[in-house]
Amino acid sequence: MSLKHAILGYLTVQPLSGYDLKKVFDHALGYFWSATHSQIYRTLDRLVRDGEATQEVVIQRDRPNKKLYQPTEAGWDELRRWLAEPHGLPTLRHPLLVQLAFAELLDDDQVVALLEDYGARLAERIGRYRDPAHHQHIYLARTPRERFLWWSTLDNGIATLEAELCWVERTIDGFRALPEGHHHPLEADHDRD
Amino acid sequence: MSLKHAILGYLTVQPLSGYDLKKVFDHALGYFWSATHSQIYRTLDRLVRDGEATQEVVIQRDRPNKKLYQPTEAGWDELRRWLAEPHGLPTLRHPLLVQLAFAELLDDDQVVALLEDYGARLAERIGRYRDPAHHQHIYLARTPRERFLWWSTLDNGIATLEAELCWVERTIDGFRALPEGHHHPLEADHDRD
DNA sequence: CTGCCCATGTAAATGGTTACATGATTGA
DNA sequence: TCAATCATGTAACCATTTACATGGGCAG
Repeated sequence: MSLKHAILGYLTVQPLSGYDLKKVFDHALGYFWSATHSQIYRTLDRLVRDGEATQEVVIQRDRPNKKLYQPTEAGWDELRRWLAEPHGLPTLRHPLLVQLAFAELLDDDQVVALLEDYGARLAERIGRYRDPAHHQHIYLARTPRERFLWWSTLDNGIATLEAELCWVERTIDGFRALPEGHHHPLEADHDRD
Repeated sequence: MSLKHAILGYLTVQPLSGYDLKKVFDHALGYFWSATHSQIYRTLDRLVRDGEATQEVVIQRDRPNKKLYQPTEAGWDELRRWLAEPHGLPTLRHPLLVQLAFAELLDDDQVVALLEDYGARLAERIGRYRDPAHHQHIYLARTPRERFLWWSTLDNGIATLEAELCWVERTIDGFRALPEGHHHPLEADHDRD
C-alpha cells in the first residue's frame, strides 16, 4: 500500500509526470522504497480513477507530451491519514542470509566469495550515498524541518549499510578463524534405504 | 524465488511438514525471511510437482496426519546452484521512512510519536533476539561451521536492528533540537486559481 | 547512423497477504 | 466449556518484476 502514499507524498512537493517520478524513486527515495516505471504508471492511473489525484496533459514541442499529476483534496486527506498511523517494522527478505544459513552445501571459498561480493556491493552503495552529488535533492526541501527529515532518511540508509558492512568484515574474519575441519560440502545421501 | 530455496535448504537439515516449516520460519529464519502458511503449502506442492522434493504421508493416531517433505537429488542440485550465485542487496521497503519523508503534513508531536513507536518495536525485537531462549535452534546445527553461520545470521539481525535503534534516538534528539519554527502542518492549497 | 534521453504504456507471470474453511485432541 | 495446539488447505486479491512495444529529437 505505501507505493501509493510515497507517490502521493512526492506529488504534494511538486506536480510531476510518471517519468519524473521514476527518476525521483531512482535518486531520492531509492534508499527506502523502490518502484519500476510500470508500477508507477499504473498507480497514477489508479489515483486518478479513485479521485485522489488529477491529471493534466502538457503539450510539448520537440519532445513527447507529458502528463502531470497533482493530489486532490481527497488525496491529501488519505495521505495525512496514512502518515499519522504507525506501520510495523519492514519485513525482511535477505537472500544472502538464506545463502549463509544453508552454506553447508558450499565450500569455504564459495562462502568467502559470497560475503566479499556482498561487502563490495555495500561499500559501493555507501560511497554513492556519501557522495555530495547524491545529496542535491535535499536542498529542494521546503523548510529546515523538512531538510532535516530528508537528511535523516539518508542517514538511516548509510547507518544500516555501514552496520552491515561491519558485520560482513566481522563474519569473514570469524569464518576464517574457524578450526580447520577440512570441510566437505554436504551431499545428498540419495537412496540410503 | 528464494522462499523456495529457504524451504529446500531447511529440508536438507531435516524432513518436515508444512506446519513444522511455518514454525521454523517464525522462530529461526524469521530475521531474514518470512512466510505465511498458505505460501509454504503452495510452495511445497510446487516442489513436488517439479520433482524437487518428495512427499511422504505419516499416519498419526491422536492427531491429524501430516506430510513430510524431503528434497530429491534434483532439489539438492537446484539448491546448490542457487546458493553459489551472488544475489543483489535486499530491496528495501521501509514505511517509516516514507512517513518521515513526507512528515511536513504532520505536526511535531506526531513525528516524535512515530519515531518512538518505531524505536519501541525495535527494542522489543532486539530483546527477543538476545534472549537465550531464542537461540535454541542454533544448537541443532550439524557442525561447528554451521553453528557459526547460523549464529552469524542472528548477529546480522541484531546488528542492523541496533544500528536502527541508535538512528532513532539520534533522530529524535536532532528533531527536538530544531529551531522552533512554530510548525504548522502543510494544507492542501485547494482552488488557488 | 547510432545510441541516449524523453515519454508513454500493456501483458504475463510471479510472489505475497488476508480471509475463509475444517476438525480432532489436550489441558486449564 | 474454552482456548490452544496440531494439521491441512483454497480463493481472492494485491504488489512486484520482467518483457514487450512505440516513437521523436538530439548529440557525437
